Amino acid sequence: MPRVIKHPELRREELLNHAQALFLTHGYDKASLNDVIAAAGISKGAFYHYFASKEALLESLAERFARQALAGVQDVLGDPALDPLGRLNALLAKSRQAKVETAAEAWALFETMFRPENLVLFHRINLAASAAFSPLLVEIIRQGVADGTFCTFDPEGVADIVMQFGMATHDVIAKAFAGGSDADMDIAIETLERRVRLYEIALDRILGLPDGSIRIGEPGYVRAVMTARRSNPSVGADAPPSKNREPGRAPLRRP
Amino acid sequence: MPRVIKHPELRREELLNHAQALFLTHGYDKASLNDVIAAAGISKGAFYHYFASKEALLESLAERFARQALAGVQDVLGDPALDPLGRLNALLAKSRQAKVETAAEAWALFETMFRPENLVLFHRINLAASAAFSPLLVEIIRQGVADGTFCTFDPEGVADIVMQFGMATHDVIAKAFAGGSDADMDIAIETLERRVRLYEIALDRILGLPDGSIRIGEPGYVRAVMTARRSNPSVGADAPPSKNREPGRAPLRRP
DNA sequence: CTATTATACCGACCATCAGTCTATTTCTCA
DNA sequence: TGAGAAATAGACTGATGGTCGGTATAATAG
Repeated sequence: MPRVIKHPELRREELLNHAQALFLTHGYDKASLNDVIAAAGISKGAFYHYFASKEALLESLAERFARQALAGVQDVLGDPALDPLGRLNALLAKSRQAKVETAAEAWALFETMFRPENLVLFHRINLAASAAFSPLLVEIIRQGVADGTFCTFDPEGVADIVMQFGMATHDVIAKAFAGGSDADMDIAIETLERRVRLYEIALDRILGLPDGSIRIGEPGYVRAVMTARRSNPSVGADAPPSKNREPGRAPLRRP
Repeated sequence: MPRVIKHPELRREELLNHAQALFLTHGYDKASLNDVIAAAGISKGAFYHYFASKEALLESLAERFARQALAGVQDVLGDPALDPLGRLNALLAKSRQAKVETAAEAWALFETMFRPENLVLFHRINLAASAAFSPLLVEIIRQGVADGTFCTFDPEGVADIVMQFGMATHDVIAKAFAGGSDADMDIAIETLERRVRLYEIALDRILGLPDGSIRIGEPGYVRAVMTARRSNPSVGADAPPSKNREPGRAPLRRP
């Protein structure tokens, strides 16, 4: 095959992009290394020149996700006009927004990320995101406690709960997706909206605020995003990446 | 090899036991099917006579976990002498206790379950446990809301939060274990105790109860369990299950 | 401009893994 | 006793993640 040499950073970025697409659409386990290198148009040797393992590729991907998410949020912390509650709300809104928009295709993200086979991928991304966001959250909560806005004895713990709430949407949606029908989808959206409202009030109370102080996202936000994407069937209709035989299918044997 | 025929239920149970041990000590992914059947002393054919796939084995294992956990908790719901708060506390205490005692070796559970490679296993067990416990939780919370003890608009959501809190210990411990030293261990225990206190108060507030109403476990419980096990080094010193070469180690090639 | 070295890349090869298949032994019960 | 069903064995398969010796290109030195 023709040997194409590219700038290492570009190659690396390309690899990450193709890996991201494949991992999202088919899951970390099901997308094989061969699929990734085929998509990127390089050899095995080249891949292992850039990443020590498939696992390392996943790790780098998660880090990049976290980095991107963090980048879109930095300004919030620096704004001196905001009080702790304002900062917290701004951070939550941004993070919620970023969660949907980080992937180019919001619908693809929803349809593929929240499937059992993406547990590992999702967990890694959230771990990285958590590591990136937690310090910000803790700082904000600390400020709030200091000036009397919030009331809790464990800012780190509360920050973790906030991250948990963010991650929990995964299981809520995954459970609903298990059904598959449009009706199930509707229920999933309804449940998610309701759950977000609950998380808001739960956070209010955990932080000792009056109900309604925390605002993660406006009502109807999830539905708006998902129904908008729903009508665009451009994603998810692609071919399977590898010749994986389905479990249960027998390969032909010698005659 | 000698052909030993056992009662199917016994065989199945044995398979589950060996699989449980291997999955716990080495992780679902790293423990291969060959390891499992070697430990159980049967052939591939025999294994696939009992389980459709490795995945199905994991599923059965998770179901057994959930069944066992549920069994130790059934009496709580039937006790008419308890009010909703009493029931909730009893359920939480039982579940916390069960979480430690289900596995024969508590220390092994802690040391091995809370490692990255056990994410899948852990998630499956918790999914099954959640499916089993959630209805009970929802029912208790509903009762509490009905008689005015609790105050929330989304019993299912609160039940999910309770389960989340239970699962969250995983990441708390896993993060601390990443360090590895005894000092890290101490910090992990401290953090976990603190986190449990936070969860108690968080639940109080989410349910509209005065602080201190919810009691998941007595202070010092985690430390007591873990330090007791600490002095018994009988676990975890076993040989690797397969001849997995470490990543990075080169196998000898043709000369 | 040539020699040398570092870097990017190739692709055949390997061990291992989950899963399949055929064959054989044992159990069941008519 | 004999036939069919259940249980077990183990060789085999395609795919997978990973390794290795080698090659082509870029960068640098002489």
